[in-house]
Amino acid sequence: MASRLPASFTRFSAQNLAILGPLRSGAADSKADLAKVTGLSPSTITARIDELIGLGHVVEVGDGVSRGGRRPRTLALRRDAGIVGCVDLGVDRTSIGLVDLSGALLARGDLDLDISSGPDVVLAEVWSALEALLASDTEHSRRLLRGVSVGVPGPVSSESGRVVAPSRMPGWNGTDVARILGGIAGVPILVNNDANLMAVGEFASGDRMEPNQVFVKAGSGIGCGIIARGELFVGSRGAAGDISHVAVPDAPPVPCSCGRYGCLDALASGNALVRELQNAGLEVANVEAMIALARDADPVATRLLREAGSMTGGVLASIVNFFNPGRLIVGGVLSQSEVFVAGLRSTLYAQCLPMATDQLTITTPLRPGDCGLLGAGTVFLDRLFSERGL
Amino acid sequence: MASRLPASFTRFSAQNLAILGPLRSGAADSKADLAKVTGLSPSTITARIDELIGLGHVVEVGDGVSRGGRRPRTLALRRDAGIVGCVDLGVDRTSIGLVDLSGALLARGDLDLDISSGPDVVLAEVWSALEALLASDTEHSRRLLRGVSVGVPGPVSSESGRVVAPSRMPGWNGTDVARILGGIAGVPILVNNDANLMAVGEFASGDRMEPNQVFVKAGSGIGCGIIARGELFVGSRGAAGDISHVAVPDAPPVPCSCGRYGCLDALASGNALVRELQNAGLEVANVEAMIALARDADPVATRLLREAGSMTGGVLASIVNFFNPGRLIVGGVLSQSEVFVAGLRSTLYAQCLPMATDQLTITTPLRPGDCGLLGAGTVFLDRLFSERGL
DNA sequence: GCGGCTTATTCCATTATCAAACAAAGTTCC
DNA sequence: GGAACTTTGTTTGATAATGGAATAAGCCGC
Repeated sequence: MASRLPASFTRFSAQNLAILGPLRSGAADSKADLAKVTGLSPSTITARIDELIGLGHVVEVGDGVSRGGRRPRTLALRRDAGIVGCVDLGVDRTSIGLVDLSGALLARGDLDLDISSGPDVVLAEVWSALEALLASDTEHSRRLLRGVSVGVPGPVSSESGRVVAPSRMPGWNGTDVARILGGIAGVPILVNNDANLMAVGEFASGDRMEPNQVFVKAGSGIGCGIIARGELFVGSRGAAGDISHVAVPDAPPVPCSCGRYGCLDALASGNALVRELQNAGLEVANVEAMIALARDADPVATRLLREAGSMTGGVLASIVNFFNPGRLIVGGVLSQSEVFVAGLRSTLYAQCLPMATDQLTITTPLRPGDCGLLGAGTVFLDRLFSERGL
Repeated sequence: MASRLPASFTRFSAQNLAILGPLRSGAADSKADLAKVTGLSPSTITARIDELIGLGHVVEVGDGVSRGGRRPRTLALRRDAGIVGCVDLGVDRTSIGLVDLSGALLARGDLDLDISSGPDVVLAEVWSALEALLASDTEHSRRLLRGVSVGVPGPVSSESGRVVAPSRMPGWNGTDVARILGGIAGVPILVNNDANLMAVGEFASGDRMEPNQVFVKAGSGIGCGIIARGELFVGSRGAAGDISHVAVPDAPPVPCSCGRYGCLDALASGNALVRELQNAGLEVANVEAMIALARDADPVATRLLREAGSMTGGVLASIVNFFNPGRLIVGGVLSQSEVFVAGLRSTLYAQCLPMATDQLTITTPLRPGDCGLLGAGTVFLDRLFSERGL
C-alpha cells in the first residue's frame, strides 16, 4: 500500500515551481490549463509533468469534465507526500494541527498550556502533543513530517527569528523557538507572530483576489497581520502589525504596561476588558465568559465591548486611510461578540475617507478557530515550494 | 555626430531585463559583474550584451579599475537614447524637469501656475513649458521624448488613472490627466500622486538598502508615499498614504473640509497654519513666509510649527508601529522648518514602541526640491524597463 | 619577465523549448 | 449512427538558449 515517497524536496527549479504554483493554488489542474496559465507550450508541460510525476510530487487523480472536447486528466500535488505540524501558541491555550501538502487541515487539537511556564516546558509539551496527534492515525503517521510551523503571541524578529520583547510571554524574551523545538523534533521549524499567520491563513482560504488585506486579531491582546500585494508583510524588523501600543484617539488616560497612557492594548484588549469588569464587581474568569455575559444582555459587559470595538475601529480607521486595504478581517475571540464588531464597524466608517472605504469589505474569518493553524501551514508550504526551499 | 537611436523600446524580454535591471540600478557595470549578479554564464552574458549593444540600448563606456587582474570594460545604459519629461504639479507652483534614461535630472524649471485654473489651461501651459525646456538645449532636443510622468497633489485611482476627489484641486475631480496631456503631447503619460512620487524619488536616489520606507510630504497639505519591499505601494484603490484626514490624538476639534473634526490636514497642514497665523493678526502670504517668521524667532509661528510637527509625529507614530518602516523621510515645505521636524521627531519617539524605532532612521530628503521630479522620472523608467513596457 | 589573478570570448555539447503534426476522447447536431 | 468540430494530450524534429571548458587578453606583484 505504502507508495514510495520522494526522498526529499531538496529544492525545486524555477520552471518546476512555475508549474507547482498553479497546481498548488488551484489556478490550474490539467496540462492544458497549465499551458495557458504558465504560457509554456503543451509539449513542455508534458515533459515537466512527467518529471514531477517521476519524482513523486504530482499525481494524476482522474478525469475532469469535458468542455466540448476530450476531457482533461486532472493533476494534483501528492498531498500525502508529507505532513506539516502547525502550532498556534496562545497565552493560556495552544492549538496544534496537521496539514497535508495542499494545506488542508487533517487533524487538530487544543492544549491548556500556560505560556508563562516558559519555553522549555511549553515546547516540550507541544512536541509530545504533536507526536500523539501524528500517532493517532496511521494515515498521518505514515507520512513524512516535513517540519513544524509555529505562531507566537508576540513580536518575532525577522533577522534572528527570536521572540523580542513579548508583553504577554513572560520568560520568553530572546527565545529562539526554532532552535529549541528543532532540537527536540529534529525537523525544520518556522516561527512567526500569530496575527501574521492568521492573516495568511485567512488570505489563503478566503478571498485571494484581493491582494491587500489587514487581519486584526482582537483577543486577550490586540495585533494585526498585513497582506500586501498577496504576500505577508512584516516590515523592516518583523514588527509590522503591532498596534498594541498605538494611541487611541480621545481615550481616557489608562496606564499601559509599556509605560504610557491610552494605548489600544490597555483600553480595548480582552485582558483590559476582563480586568475592568472585575473592577466593576462582576465575576468573569476570561474573555469568553465576558462575551457570554454580553450575549445575556449584561449592560456593563455590552457597553465595554461596544466601546472596545469603537476604539479599535478608531485606530483601524487611521490604518485603513494609510494602507488602503481591500479587505479587513476582524478575528480573535472578541470578534465573536457582535456588539464589538458593530462598534468597530461604525467608528471605522465614521472616521474613514469614503475613498478608502467604498470598496472595503469588513468581515469576520471564514474559519475563526482554524485560521491561525491554516496560516502556519500555508507559510510553511509557501517556503517549502519556494526557490529558497527548506 | 548623431548616432542612430533605437527605433523604439517596444518591450524587453525577461532575460534582457535581468541584465538591464542591474545595469540600471548600478548593481553591476561589467560582464563579469553581471554574470555574478544574474547567475548566468559568462558566455550568455556576452551574447545578451552584444544583442543589447546592437539594439542601441547599452554602450561600453571605458575601462574600470583592476582588482588584481584584467580590468573590466564598464557597461552602461545609453542614457541619451531618450529623454523623459517630469512634472510635479503643485497648488500654486509647478516644477518641470527632464531626465535621461538613467534617471538623472538634466534640466528643471518652475512655473507659477494656479492649479484652480483647471486641467486644460494648466496642462497646456505645462506642455509648452516642457517644450521650451526641451528646445533650450540641442543635447536635449536631439533626444527622443519617451513620455511624460506627472505628479498631482491629490489621489489618483489605480484603476482608471483619474484624479479622484482632490481637495486641493478644484475643477479636477475625475480628470484623466493622461488622456488630456497625451492628446496634446502625443507621447505616453503616467500620472501618480505627488507624495508617492517623492517617496520613489527619495528611495531611488537615497538608501536603496532599506526596502520599507515612508515619505511624508508636509506642505500646504499633508500626504505620504509608501515604499514596501522596494516598490511603491498604492493600496487597493490607489489611495494608500492619504493621511490628510486621519484623526490627531488629543487634538482640538477644528472643523475640516471633509466634514469631520480634528483631521491632520485641518490642524497641521501648511494651509491650516497660515490661516491660523492670519487669524492671529500676522500678515503671512504663504508657508514659506511663515517658516521665515519662525526662523526670526516669532513666538506664534514657532509655537504653531512645533505643534504641527508634534501632531504629525503623533499620527506617524501609529503608522510606524503598524508598518515598521526602516526609514522615514520628512519632506515638503514644512520640513525646511527645524522646529517642525524637531516637534515631529520628539512626539514620534515618545509614542512609538522601542522595537519600532530602534532601527528607524528619520531624515529630510537628500534633494528636497527635486525628489518629486526624480520620482516621476524613476516611475516612468521603471515602467519603460518592465515586462509590461509602455 | 614570469606566475597569478580577473576579465572576456570562442567553441562545442547539452538542454529546454516550441511549432506542427498527430492521436485520443468527447460533444454537437443532423 | 456518423460527420464535423472541440478540447486535450503526445510525438517528433528543428531551433535557440544556455553552460562548461578551453583560450585569450590584460593587469598586478615580485
